[in-house]
Amino acid sequence: MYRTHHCNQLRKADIGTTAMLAGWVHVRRDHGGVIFIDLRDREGLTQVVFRPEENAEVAAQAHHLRSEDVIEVEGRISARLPGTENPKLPTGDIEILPDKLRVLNRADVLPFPLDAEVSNEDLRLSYRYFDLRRPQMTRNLRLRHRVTKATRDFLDEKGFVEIETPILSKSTPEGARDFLVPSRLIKGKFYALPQAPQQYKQLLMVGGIEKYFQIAKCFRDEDLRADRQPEFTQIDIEASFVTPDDIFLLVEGLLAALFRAGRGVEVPTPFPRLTHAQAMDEYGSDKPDRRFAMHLTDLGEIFQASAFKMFRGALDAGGAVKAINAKGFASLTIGQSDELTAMAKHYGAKGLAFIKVENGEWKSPIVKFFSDAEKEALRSKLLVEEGDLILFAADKWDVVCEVLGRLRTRIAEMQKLTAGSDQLDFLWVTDFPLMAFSAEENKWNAVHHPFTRPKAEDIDKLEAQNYREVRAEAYDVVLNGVELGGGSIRIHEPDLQAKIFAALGVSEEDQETLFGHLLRAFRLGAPPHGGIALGLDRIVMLICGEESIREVIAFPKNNRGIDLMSHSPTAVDARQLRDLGISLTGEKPV
RNA sequence: GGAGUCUUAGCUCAAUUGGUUAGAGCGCCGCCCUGUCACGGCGGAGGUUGCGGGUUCGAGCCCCGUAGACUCCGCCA
Repeated sequence: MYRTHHCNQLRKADIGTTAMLAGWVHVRRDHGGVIFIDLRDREGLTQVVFRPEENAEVAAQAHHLRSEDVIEVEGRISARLPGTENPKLPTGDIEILPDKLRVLNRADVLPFPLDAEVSNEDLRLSYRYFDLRRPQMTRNLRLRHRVTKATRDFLDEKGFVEIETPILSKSTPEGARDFLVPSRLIKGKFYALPQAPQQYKQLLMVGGIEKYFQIAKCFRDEDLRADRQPEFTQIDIEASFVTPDDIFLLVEGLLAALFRAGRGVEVPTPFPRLTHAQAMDEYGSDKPDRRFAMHLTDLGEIFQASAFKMFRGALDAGGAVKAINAKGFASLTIGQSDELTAMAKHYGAKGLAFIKVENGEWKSPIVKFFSDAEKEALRSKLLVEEGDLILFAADKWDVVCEVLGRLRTRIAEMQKLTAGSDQLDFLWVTDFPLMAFSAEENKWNAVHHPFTRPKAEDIDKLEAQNYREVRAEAYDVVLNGVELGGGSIRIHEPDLQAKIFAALGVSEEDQETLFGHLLRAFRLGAPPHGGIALGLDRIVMLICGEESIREVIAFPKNNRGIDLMSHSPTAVDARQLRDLGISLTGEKPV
């Protein structure tokens, strides 16, 4: 036995009893005579006092303790001397006076301090096992556990069954780049790690499971971001005989339960809904952050017959003129202005027209082209006031929305509009387009995935090959401008599925080799079904108030997919490659 | 693949316009210290300023290249 109590347990009532504690030396205060140690375990701190007159031998031993040594102490729980109680600690009324001290493990000089902010993430990841001792990391991981458990409890309660699906699965060309795993038994062939358990969960529906979920590890071999790791965890859900409303209700309840468990807040439900078209039109984003307004305002009516060629021309060509009003941002710096202009051009605008409202004056190179009526219309429509910055875009509708949407979020960052906010703005974005044309590949691709069901009222447009107009029974759930997850109602009819594959340019031969099992399953009594996948890492990140999912993953990889602690990936033994029938081309590993 | 920011002691940072021997706090080592809780006091060690080149009488600072980290774009059905 190492301990009888943890380090956040002993109180006044325990005075006079004996206890054993074990943990890490958090801080030592060695007065030459008396020595104080704050002993830490995951629950808290308890002060340990070594006094030479009580036990000279143990006190002598204690002089050699250093930060982060792991020790075990046994002794009497004593009241602190009157006036030396520490009200900052729950255990601040007592201390332990050990008559036994056992050093379980000594710590070398620490690579970095645990009680201070360390900005060198590289270093933290190299010593991740050490970094995890920081209270914030411990809190994040324990909170992640609460959220995961709440997921299981909630879905279990709703009758969902957790089922594991294969990690060694099959590569499909659609979607993200696969991680491949060579097969030894069948040389020259490869498994793929799942990008998502998509096909398996649909096949479970054909298998009559009706309500499935999984805390599923997913793998995508794409470039990393603050909120993207090559392996990540999804709360994967699928159900039979459901409509989108059934999924919305379930997920709203689930997310409310998770935020209750993780953050102790009540999330109002149901969540507001926006169609994809509305979201793009009003916010220029399919995952709008609505904690600030700055709506994209359509100015088509105002400039229909304008003398200003840039606006008039865009409208005559069937495009749009829109603007956002960045309230109080007329005072932006030259640098910020340059950045916004560069951004606008990067997303396809020819330039960035603006009006600064300063000292009652509209400062702008374009305002001289506006009639008085146009100015008045602008003022009332955009609620223009002193100090505002109005930014315009005139182009094709989708370019205008994209440009202003990007500017909108960047300006909000510059103005720190959401800094320190604890607001939780959940919403559904529905009616995504089913397909998007890829100019690069000169073909239509699935926006969500190829199993997504077109909306019934758009089937005729599908038949007419008017793909641009076809909307999907697909939906995303968004929180504060972050996509938490997305899903859809699936296709369960083999002929419709074949039609979609054809539209996506999947040959009949490929349909058979890649998806034959699914198409056959759809001929053996497949129930209508649909589901969703939620990014667990992102949910936990937002609950924790972190800005990177690396802060809520025990052993994450860095920007280049390297585990700095274990140094994976690594080269492998020539013999391992031979067993797999693999030979490397000339490129030397770094 | 591209863009931006950054890289000075173990950690967090400083170093005026390009100018003496690159500093501070924390940590580390030694000595002292019996009621602290960021304990305190005295002393000490610790630097190829990421690396390579260039400009200059002189470079941590300017220029070029390169490596790495992070953020973003592309990519992520």
